[in-house]
Amino acid sequence: MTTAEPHPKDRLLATAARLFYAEGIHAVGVERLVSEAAVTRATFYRHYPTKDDLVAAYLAETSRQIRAAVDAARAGKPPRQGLVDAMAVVGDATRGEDFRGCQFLNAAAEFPDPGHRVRQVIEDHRQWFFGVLREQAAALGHPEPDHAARVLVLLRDGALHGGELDDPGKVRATLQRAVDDLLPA
Amino acid sequence: MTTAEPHPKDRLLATAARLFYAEGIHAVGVERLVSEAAVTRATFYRHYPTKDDLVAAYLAETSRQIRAAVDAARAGKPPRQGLVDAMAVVGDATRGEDFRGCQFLNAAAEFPDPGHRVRQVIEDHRQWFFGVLREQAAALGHPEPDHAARVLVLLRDGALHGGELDDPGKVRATLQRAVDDLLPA
DNA sequence: CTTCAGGGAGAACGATCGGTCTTTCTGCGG
DNA sequence: CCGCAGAAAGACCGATCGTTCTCCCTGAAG
Repeated sequence: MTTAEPHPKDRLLATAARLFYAEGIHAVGVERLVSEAAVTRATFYRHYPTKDDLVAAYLAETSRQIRAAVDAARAGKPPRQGLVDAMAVVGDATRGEDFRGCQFLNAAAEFPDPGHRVRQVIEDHRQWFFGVLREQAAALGHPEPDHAARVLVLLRDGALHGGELDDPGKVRATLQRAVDDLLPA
Repeated sequence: MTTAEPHPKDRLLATAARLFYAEGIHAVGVERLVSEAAVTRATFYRHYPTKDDLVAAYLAETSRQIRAAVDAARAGKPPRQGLVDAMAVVGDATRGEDFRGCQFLNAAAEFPDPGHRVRQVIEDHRQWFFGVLREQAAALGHPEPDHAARVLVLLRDGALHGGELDDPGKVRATLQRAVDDLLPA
């Protein structure tokens, strides 16, 4: 399947996102990437010096999209609704046909070294999301925004994995209710 | 490092558990396994027809140990304390020096096919744990034991991943408090 | 004493890994 | 029209993948 992206670099990134997420990062070789992206090996290594660079780019792009979705979900809303809707973005992610858990948690499982570049992208994304939750919790007057944000992160991580391994519909409902119960009316 | 286990099969299993968990399953080759277990390739394949069989055995053994720990933690206790202590087993798991998240979630990230034998071991373990939580919740008179158990599973999954990627101490405290708040006094 | 299973040692299999290379072609700015 | 960057095509590198094989040795059962 040749992705519709015009530029080879974008085709590579789109193909990498699809294959890495669907099959795992170590499980997808360079040959698969270049053949499905309709790109040659030379072109691959011209844009991404190593495979790990492509992995980092894949996660960075994923983070960018999620930040946009979450920011759009909470923009211009009262704090409580903004937080609920931001968490709903997480729940909605489990709806997709090809949902296979959290890209960042899956990647972390394959990159054990905490100092690896890929892990830093993961760390960045998690800190950003935690910051969003704490900010929303503080804005709605939660007495302990830090604690609330940490619980919400636990629920997020759990929902994204349970959404793959358990019944996604139930996980979504459970997440929504847990978030609602956690916040003061 | 040659494991102390006497029988080759046990040495292989112990070595596999250590390496698979620490470095990821696809990242550890048969050569590493046999050399660190001080076993030959022939012996490897005599006991485990394929590498996937060893992976399944590793997760099955891990499940066995966790079941023993959780059952011990809740045995002969009043329902609420039993549930809290069962969940504390999860939190305590994050204490280890070499803690690297949940063996089952990590493995699921590397085995995308839901029909794979490895995924069935994972599914079994998750269903068992959910059953334990629901049973405890029902015993302590929770009005909706199913919902409570599902929330607890979310917290479990989140804690096991946050315990690796975030501050383990804070994750532990957050988990403990979230569990306490979830249950009726 | 004989038998034979189980383990040790290591060569070898085809396939694939991540990565480098040369050559040819195409399209666009000067 | 020229020049040149970027992409296509594909051979090629050493290393490692999971797996199979032969050969020899030991130790316990009959």
